[in-house]
Amino acid sequence: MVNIKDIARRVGMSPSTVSRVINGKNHVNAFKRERILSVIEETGYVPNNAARSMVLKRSFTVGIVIPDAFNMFQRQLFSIIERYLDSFGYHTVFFFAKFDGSGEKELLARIQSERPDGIIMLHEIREGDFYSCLAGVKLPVVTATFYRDAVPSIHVNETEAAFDGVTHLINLGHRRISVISGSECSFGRQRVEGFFRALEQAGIPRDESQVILVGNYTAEFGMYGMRELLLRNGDFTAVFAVTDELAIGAIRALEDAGLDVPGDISVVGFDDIDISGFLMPRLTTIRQPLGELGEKTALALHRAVNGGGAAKDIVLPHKLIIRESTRALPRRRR
Amino acid sequence: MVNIKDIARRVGMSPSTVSRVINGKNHVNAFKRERILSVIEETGYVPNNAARSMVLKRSFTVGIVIPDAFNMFQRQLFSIIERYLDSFGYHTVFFFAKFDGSGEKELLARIQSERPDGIIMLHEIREGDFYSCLAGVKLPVVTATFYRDAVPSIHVNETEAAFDGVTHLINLGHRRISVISGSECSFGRQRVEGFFRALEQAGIPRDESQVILVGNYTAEFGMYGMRELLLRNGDFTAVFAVTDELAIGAIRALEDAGLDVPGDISVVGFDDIDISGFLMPRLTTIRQPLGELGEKTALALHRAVNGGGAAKDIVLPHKLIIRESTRALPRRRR
DNA sequence: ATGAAAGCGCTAACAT
DNA sequence: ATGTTAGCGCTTTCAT
Repeated sequence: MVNIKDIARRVGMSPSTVSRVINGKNHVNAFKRERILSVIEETGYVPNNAARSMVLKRSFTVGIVIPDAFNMFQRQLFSIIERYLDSFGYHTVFFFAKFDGSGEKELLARIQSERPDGIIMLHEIREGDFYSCLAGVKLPVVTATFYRDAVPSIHVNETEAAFDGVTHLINLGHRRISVISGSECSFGRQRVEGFFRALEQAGIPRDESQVILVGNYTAEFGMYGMRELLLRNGDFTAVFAVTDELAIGAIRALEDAGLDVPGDISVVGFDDIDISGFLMPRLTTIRQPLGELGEKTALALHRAVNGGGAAKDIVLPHKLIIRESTRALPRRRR
Repeated sequence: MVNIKDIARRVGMSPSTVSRVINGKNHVNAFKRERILSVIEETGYVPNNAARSMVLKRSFTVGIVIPDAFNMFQRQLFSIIERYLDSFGYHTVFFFAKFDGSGEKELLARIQSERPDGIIMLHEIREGDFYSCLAGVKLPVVTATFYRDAVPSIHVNETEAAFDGVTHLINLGHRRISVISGSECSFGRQRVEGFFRALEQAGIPRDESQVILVGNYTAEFGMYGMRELLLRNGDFTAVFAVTDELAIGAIRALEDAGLDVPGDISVVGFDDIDISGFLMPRLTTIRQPLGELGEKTALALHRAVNGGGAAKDIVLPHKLIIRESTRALPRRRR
């Protein structure tokens, strides 16, 4: 591949001069600049990022840590983040983290050897070691979709959001409400917390048998969770599935059991993934402000990379989207 | 950050020796090796990839070209590809391509400046320039999910797969069948082609008014497509949606119009994305062999990078998955 | 305004 | 078995 020396030789100037025009520096004869530009064009020269980043000590790359089994919401989110990052001149490289939390050591090594300018965490890693190690090598970190002490975090108030979803159910007359969640991520725990707060506020007694914790947040596990709930024979009239995908699976299990949603059981999800509004029934859910989440995250990282401002916790507004999967409970069933 | 010289100094040896143990070379005293390893461990030294790739002229990175608005099937696929690539020692970096095909020039520049060892195309780019440019810089390319002349391609036979899906409908007694597809990608065109072949084989006359081409392959556009079809008032009894997401939207529009699936209209999708088996109704669809597709793709790239074998076209078997969204047409409606 | 030279962190001959 | 040296492609002083 053609390099900067080749260009220099072809135009009969020094590499420094070529470098200057590539980087848009001043102090170079307009005439020569034109000449260099045209040779670059005709040879198809493209700077070697590895070489450049070595001297600059900047890679213009940001790493995104994301679970290997990322869900649709995360998928949508990172597309948006990528777009903003791109507009700031960064490339994006993925660092997949095992959902079960193993392999953190390797993850850390991979990150360090790649030397991104910053890290966006879309996957929660609990070990404080992870963050302190990153801090130790002066790698700015931003977390999105969850809160982490001492680093900029962009997220909704999960607990309040869940509270709103469950309160909607309560306002509809439901009193016997179940919840299906995963246990792995803190958003799951926080949403369950919000669930309990809503019950409490309504004076509904806490009943641990109404919470089902499953292995992950997919439709498949939503189905398993609901089957389990059905087996327990608890006579709930509504379910809060902590994720839209969980909700999809839960509805499936309900209908398999001959129960209609929302006729017999109301279901509310969380995230408002892009197909939620097209499902049968259309899902009532809590929307996270995807666009804003992505924008703020990319911006926070950009600032952090440029030594900018204080690490701030940014809480974005959620929104309850009422669609067809929830319905007022008839008086006689209350 | 600590570098190889630091390590060398601390153990009182030369950088070469340190380099040798890092790279697992022989010809180094077992005793010294231990010493070096322990210092590496305690300092948390991690090699700098940029520096290493500069001298090795290998980045141990593979680029994945994927549409910025990638669908669920592509999302699932690349997770699998990434896993295999990782096991071969590669990192994965994304190169998002605009769905509308703009910005190819920039894409090419980004790829070249990043200098991956190879490229996997999950997004079809039509311009021959793109491939010849990559070939010009000796960058191995593999395409997955679509065929491209002269490069290894791993994909199903889209036309035959679509043929099978539509034939299933025909075997169920349907004669008036519509198709919803996007026009952008060749898989869309090929699936429509398979649709027509199935009709032809069954002696059903070709009717162009039964094909709807929409802007992309999402549920949203599937809904629009179906509305359009309904407006035309064609009295079809079955629909082939060229993508599961398109099918989701189509079913939505059908039900909104008071039509039941599969009671009134049968629907078959394509891809078998992970939620298809949980939807209401569970989707009849054509499954692409995701795991094999991912494995073969990663392997083909790995081989191509290592100067290996002939560029081959690999066609993988698809499979018709019959679920609930299709049903035999009652005799009286034929 | 331009060029020469040093150096980023690493590996691979080439010596020894 | 180990150290010395050169060099990967680039940017940036420092001269001029």
